[in-house]
Amino acid sequence: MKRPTQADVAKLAGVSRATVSYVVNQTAGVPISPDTRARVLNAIERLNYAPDIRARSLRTGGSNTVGLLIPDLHNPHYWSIVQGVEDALRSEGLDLLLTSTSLDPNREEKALQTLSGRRVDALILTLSFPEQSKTTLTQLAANGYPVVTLGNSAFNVDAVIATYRNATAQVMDHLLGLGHTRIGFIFGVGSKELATNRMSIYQSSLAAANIRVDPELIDYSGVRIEDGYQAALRLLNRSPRPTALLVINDWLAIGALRAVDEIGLHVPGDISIASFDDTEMAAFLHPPLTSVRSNGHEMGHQAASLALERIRQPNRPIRRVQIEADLVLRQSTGPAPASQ
Amino acid sequence: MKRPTQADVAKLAGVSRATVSYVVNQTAGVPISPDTRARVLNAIERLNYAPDIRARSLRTGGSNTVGLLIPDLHNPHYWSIVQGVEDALRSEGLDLLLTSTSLDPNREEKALQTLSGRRVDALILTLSFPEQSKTTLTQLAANGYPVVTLGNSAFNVDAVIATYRNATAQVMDHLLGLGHTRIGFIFGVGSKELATNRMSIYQSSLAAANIRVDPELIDYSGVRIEDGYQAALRLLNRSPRPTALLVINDWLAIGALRAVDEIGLHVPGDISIASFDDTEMAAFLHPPLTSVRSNGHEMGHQAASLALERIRQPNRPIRRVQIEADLVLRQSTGPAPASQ
DNA sequence: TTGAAAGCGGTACCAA
DNA sequence: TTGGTACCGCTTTCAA
Repeated sequence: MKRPTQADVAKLAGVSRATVSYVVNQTAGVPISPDTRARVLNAIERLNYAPDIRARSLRTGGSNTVGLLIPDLHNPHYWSIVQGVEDALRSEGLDLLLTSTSLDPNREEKALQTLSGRRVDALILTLSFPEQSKTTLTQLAANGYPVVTLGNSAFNVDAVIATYRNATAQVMDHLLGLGHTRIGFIFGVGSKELATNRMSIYQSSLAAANIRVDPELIDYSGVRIEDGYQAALRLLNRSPRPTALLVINDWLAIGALRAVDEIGLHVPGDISIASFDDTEMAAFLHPPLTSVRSNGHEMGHQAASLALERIRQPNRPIRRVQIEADLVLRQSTGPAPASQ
Repeated sequence: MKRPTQADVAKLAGVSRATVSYVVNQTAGVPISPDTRARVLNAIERLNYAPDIRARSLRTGGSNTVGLLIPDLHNPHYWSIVQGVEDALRSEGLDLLLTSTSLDPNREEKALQTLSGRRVDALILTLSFPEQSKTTLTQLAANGYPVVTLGNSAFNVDAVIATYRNATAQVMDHLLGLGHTRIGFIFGVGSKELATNRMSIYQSSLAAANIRVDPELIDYSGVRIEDGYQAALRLLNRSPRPTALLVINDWLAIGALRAVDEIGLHVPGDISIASFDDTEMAAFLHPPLTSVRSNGHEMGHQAASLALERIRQPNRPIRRVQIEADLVLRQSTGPAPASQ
C-alpha cells in the first residue's frame, strides 16, 4: 500500500505530471483552465494525494524548515526558547524540526549531523558541549550553511546571547545588601562551560565584599529537581549554615525550596533563595521566587529572526544579538537572620 | 557556496559515485579495496561531505525517523511523553521529528500534513482536536501509513491510552472519605474531549455519594499556570467555599496552590488539592501534591514501541496498549475542615 | 494552456 | 573490486 504520487494523480486526471504540479503549487504565470484544475483537484481528493516534501525539497533546494537543537527537555527555560523560535517561524510560514540531545555529549554532535544532513534551511543551536561540536559546526559554517548559536558566541556565526553579567552582579548585591555573607551556589548545569560567567561573577562579587569564596558552598549538582533538592540538603548541612542560596535555574530551585521546607526552615526568614531564568512558574511557587530573568521566548524569537535573515541574505555580515537579563525581585529573598 | 555532493567526492577520489556510496554505507557484500576506501574517505574528509538525507530517503523509501506531534509545550506532562518516545527511538537508532501545535486547532491538521508529507516512517500523535484531524488521519491510516495515537483510541490505528477510570474514582473516594463534600474541579484542558472521562467520573462519584453536582464548582479554565491560579481564585470565592480542589494537571495545580496561599488559607488544613499527571515536580511542591500518576514517560515509550512494530510488520493487527493511572497520596490532601 | 524531459543527490542492480 | 545507469517524486525550463 504505497502512498499516491504525482504520477498517479496525473494518470487519473488524464493530464501530465507537470500540470499536477502547476495546480498544486498554483505556480505563478502558468494559467490553468478551470476545467483541468477541477479534474486535477478531484483526482487529488480521491487519491488523497499529498506531495512528497523530500522530493520537492530536493528539487527546489529549499526545505522551508529550520532545525533547532536543545540540550534538555527537563528545563522549562528551553521550552520557552522553543516556543519563541516556533512563534517566529510560524509567522513566516516555516516549519520547525526539533531535536534534543538529553545532555549527552556524543548525541550532540550526532544530532548536529543528522539535522544538517536533512538540509534544513538553517540551524539554531543551543550547544552544551561547544568543544565537542566545534569541528562539525565550523565546517558547516565554512560551507556557508546558515547557523545561529544560542547562548554561545564562540563561533564565527550569528548568535543570540543572554548577558548575565549585570543582572548576576545585581542579585549578588541584593543578597549582600540584605546582610548575607554565606551564600551557597547550586550550580547544576549540563556542562560547566555554559555558565562560567555567572560563576565568576558570583565569586568576584563575594571578593568585592571582602568575603572569602568558600568552595564548600558551591555544589555542582545534576540537572533534575531531585538534584537541586539533594544539593540544597548538602549545603544546608554545612556549618555555619549558608543563609542564602543562589540556584542556577528555577527548576532546581523547586528542589531547593523543598529541602528548606523539610529541614524545617523558612524562606526567606531563615534562608533566602534566588535563581535564574524566571520561567513561567517562578512567580507562582511558594514563596514566589526572586529570579534573574533571561527571557527564553525572546531569545528564541531573535534566533529565528537571525536565521531568517541569513537565509534571505547569505552574505550579510555576522550579527550578534545580546539580550540583557534583569533581576526580578519577589518574596524568596529577605534580610539575613540576625544571628547564627 | 553549495554543499558537496557524492559526485564531488567521486571526482576528487577518482572513483565512481557508486563506489562512494559503498564506502559511505559500508554496503554489505560489496568489498572495497583498502586503497580505494582510503582515497574516498580522504576526499570525504577534505570536502567535509555529508550525505543528503532527503535524497537517500527518497531513494530507499525509509527515513529512519518517527514524527511526534504534541499539543502544548507548557505542560510538563508532555515533556515526559517526548522523553519517553525519544528514549525508545534512540535505543533503536531512529530519529525524532517533533512538532507542537500550541493548541491551535488549525495548526494541528496542518502539522499532521507536514509531518506526513515528510514521509517519516511513522507518526505518533497526541491529538487535541480529534474531530478536526479526523479526515486526514483516517486517510493516512487507510493508506497503510503507520500511525499511533496517544491518549485517544477513537481511530482505527495503534494506540496508547491512559485509563483514568479507576484512579479518578480513587482520588474522588479519597476526598469524599476525608469528608469533603464541596469539591471544585479546575478543568483547564486544551480541548474538552481530552478529559471527558475524568469529568464524568468526577460527576458520578459525587452522585454516588449523594452529592449534587454543582456547576458553579466546575471551572473551565485555560492551560497556563496563571489560568489555574485565576480559576482557583474564582472557585474559592464561591460560598459556601469548596474544601477541596481537583485540578486537571500538576501545572495548573501550581497556580491553585498560589491562589490558596494568597487568600491566606492553608493546604491541606483549609483546602485539599489533588491533581493529575504526577510530573517530576509534584513531589517537590509546597506541599507535595497528591496526584494521579499517568506516567508520561511510559506512555511515550510504549507509543514508540508500537510505531516500531508497525514499521516492521505493517500488517499485524491493530494493538491498543492501556496504561493504568494510579493514585499517589502526598500531603496536599487531608480531612475536610470541621465546620464552615 | 499543457506536456516532455532534464535533473536534484542519492542507492542498488547488473556488467565488466 | 569497481563502474554505468535507472530510478525515487518532484519542479521547471522549453516547446508545442
